[in-house]
Amino acid sequence: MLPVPFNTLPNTALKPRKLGKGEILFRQSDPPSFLYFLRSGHVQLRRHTEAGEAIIIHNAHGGQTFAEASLFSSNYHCDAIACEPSELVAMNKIQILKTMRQNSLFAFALSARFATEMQAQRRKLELFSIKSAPQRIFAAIADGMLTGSVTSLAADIGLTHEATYRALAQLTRQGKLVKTGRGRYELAKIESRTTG
Amino acid sequence: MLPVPFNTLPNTALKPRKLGKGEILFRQSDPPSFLYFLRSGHVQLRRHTEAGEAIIIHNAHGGQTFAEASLFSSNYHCDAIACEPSELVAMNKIQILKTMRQNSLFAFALSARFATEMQAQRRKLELFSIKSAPQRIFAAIADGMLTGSVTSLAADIGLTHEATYRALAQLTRQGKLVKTGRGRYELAKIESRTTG
DNA sequence: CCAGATATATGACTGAAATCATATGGAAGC
DNA sequence: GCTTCCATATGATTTCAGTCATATATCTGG
Repeated sequence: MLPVPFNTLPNTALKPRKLGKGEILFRQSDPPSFLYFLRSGHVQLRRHTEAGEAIIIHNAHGGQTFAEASLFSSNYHCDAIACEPSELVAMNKIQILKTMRQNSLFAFALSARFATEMQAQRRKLELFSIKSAPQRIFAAIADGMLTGSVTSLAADIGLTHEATYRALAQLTRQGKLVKTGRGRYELAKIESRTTG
Repeated sequence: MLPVPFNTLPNTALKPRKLGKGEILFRQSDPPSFLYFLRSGHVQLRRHTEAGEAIIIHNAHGGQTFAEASLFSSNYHCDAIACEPSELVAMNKIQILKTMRQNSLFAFALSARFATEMQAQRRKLELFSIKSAPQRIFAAIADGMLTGSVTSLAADIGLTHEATYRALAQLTRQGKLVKTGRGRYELAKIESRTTG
């Protein structure tokens, strides 16, 4: 199912797509007709410098939407390439704009979605600006980001899994985290101070 | 002047505020009545763990808006504290919501603002996920982020100014950038390959 | 049940950015 | 014009995350 409020769009506005590894979803020069929900896989948004160097704008993963700004723009600002086999839903821009005009609740919910996303991204950006691995991991766990595996957390917060495991061990020794199981850590409720 | 579309709000929706260093703008427990435009200064949004550790959610600087998500929420999710003397404009949440309902152009422009902001943040997040200083700086310059001083760029992209100057020198030696003046660098138009 | 794959965990070593230090060029204020 | 302050720039040292290696635990599929 699509995330709110896209789940209320008529089926005529939606078009499923499948991409193989390396396939191009759209190019910078294409007129932007769709925004996308990525069911599964990995799509990369890229720009290129005049000298031909690729600049990665965004990495979209399963469950995420992307190219939202194309709603309000007459150009895509980047190319979109599937880095893995990917399943998507293309959502028609014109029909979304029409729905926004006709259905103020939809427009409202879309704004809410954008605002919430902005907030989450600001938090994540602040997380990435923490240089120290232990501090970054502590903040990530405080943000409730350790839901799956430690490995996936590590990838999510821009650290190697080795650095992550080490920092988790250190934070546990320091009493800032408690290890509740293999690969499971929680915030310590009461700050304890131990060297280590 | 306020950024689009807040500049179209009636004056009754706006309330200027000044905060001294360390003053609290709002607390997590406060009902969210305003979103804010920060004219100048530095406001930090923070949460606290049960053990009392502060988690920085966002650093707002001059020219930015923050607490947008409060429009759609019944709670602030963090405390807001001025880290420097700051001038703000508090924008009334109720009146903004009312304007959104009554003026679809305003609602549309607000969505557009949010979507653009999301896009910019995703780009910046991708920038921060580049570990190598030279590569990060190259991407930042390709994104047109070197408008002011090198020092402010360095702070903006999460590197020390020393690392930034060194990387700029290296990229220039490699022919990927051209130095157009003291503290001024641009992308080289044609990729040249030199060791260094 | 067994084999292979993946996640967890940690040790050793390396490399790159942070830190600390120093020097110079410009801009701003007196 | 002179002083002060900040940005630019680079050298020396340290620190810490990355990389490479190894071992074990758990999960998955045949």
